[in-house]
Amino acid sequence: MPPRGRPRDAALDERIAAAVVALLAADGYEALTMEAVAAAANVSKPALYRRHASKASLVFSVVAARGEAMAVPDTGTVAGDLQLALEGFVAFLGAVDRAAVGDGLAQMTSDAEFAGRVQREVFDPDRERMVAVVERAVARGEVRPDVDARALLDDLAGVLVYRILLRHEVQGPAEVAALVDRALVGVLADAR
Amino acid sequence: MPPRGRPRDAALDERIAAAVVALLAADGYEALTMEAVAAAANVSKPALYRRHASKASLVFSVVAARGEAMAVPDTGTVAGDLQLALEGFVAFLGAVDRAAVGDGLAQMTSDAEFAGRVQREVFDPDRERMVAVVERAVARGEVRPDVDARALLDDLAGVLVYRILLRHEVQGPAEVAALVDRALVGVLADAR
DNA sequence: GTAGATACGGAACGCACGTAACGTATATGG
DNA sequence: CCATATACGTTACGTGCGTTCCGTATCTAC
Repeated sequence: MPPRGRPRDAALDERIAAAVVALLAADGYEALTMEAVAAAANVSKPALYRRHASKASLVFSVVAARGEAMAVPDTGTVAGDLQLALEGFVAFLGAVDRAAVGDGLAQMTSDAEFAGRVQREVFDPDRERMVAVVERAVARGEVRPDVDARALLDDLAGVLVYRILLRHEVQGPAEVAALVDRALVGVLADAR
Repeated sequence: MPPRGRPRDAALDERIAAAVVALLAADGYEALTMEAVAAAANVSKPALYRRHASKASLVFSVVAARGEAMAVPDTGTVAGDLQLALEGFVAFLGAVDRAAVGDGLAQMTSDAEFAGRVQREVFDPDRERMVAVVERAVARGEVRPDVDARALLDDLAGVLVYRILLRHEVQGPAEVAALVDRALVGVLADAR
């Protein structure tokens, strides 16, 4: 049963996405107003809000759709893989528009539905990729088989979000390495 | 050299704080508008903004000033102390107004100065109290003396913020215990 | 082909944060 | 006493998010 009524115009979605990307690149999140998006996309505001419930949701949808998947590292050791992946995460958090991310955090905190979308579309897929990395390490006997990979990875991601976004700490390779060390003790097979 | 010009009226600060507390308790952060605060406190908006640069800052200042210091646990073991402290933290994060916290996170993310205030006035003092707890454990030989207590505590706090506020996960005693376990491996003296 | 449902654009609105302009009040320093 | 600096209240404003109303357009179902 196809949906009733007049269907949405897919061309509008494309124009909206293009407008968001262009305006975001030009002047950043602060200067990105919903009216500016509507104007640049030649779209009415109601049409915009029919597709995206909030500014945070609009930007997330567009950016998440264009964002390429994370690179899955394979250095030969869990420590190396985690170091690489987390340095990429740190670089990402450091490069991103803080006003945009701040707005996103606020929305996630107070809007469980939006938070669920972010999880399903970004957090969880990336985490599963890293779960595979950990399981590889288990397979080659480097990591104890009873490891809770998802908990371990959330521990790592969570503290980096906290340190970088909330505490404004710079996390260089050394800090990441120390973090990985703390996380891997008790998980490596040889360390007992 | 006393400050030039007419001094601020301290009575206004008190009335503002009282108004924020009352309105917040009555209808929550969403319903708390700056105009409502000004009206309830019998204060003009400019007077309000002379004291507090933003709504988030206003609420933080008032709440932080009234918030009582955390209870420092002393169960006899680090694991027990951490469990108790973190369960208190979890309860706090679970009980707090999510719209208010979300706004606070956004402000912290994009405003380093505000983030610094929150750190100095809340995060760091509480962390130092827990550092003392860890150092007590070191003193009685329970914890290795080369432990980085602050890093350890930030690891714990960070992941709880991430899980509770951003992932909307319920963290019960079991989850907290598992988290404490992961953090303490490699730190306890007898575990080598 | 007609009815019902939904989309579109245009325009206006409500709301709330944060500022600005103005006159008045209260402090310090000479 | 007078100049200067800051606070206070009133009022009005600018900006931007999100909504609503309305007339028109485009689908499906019967």
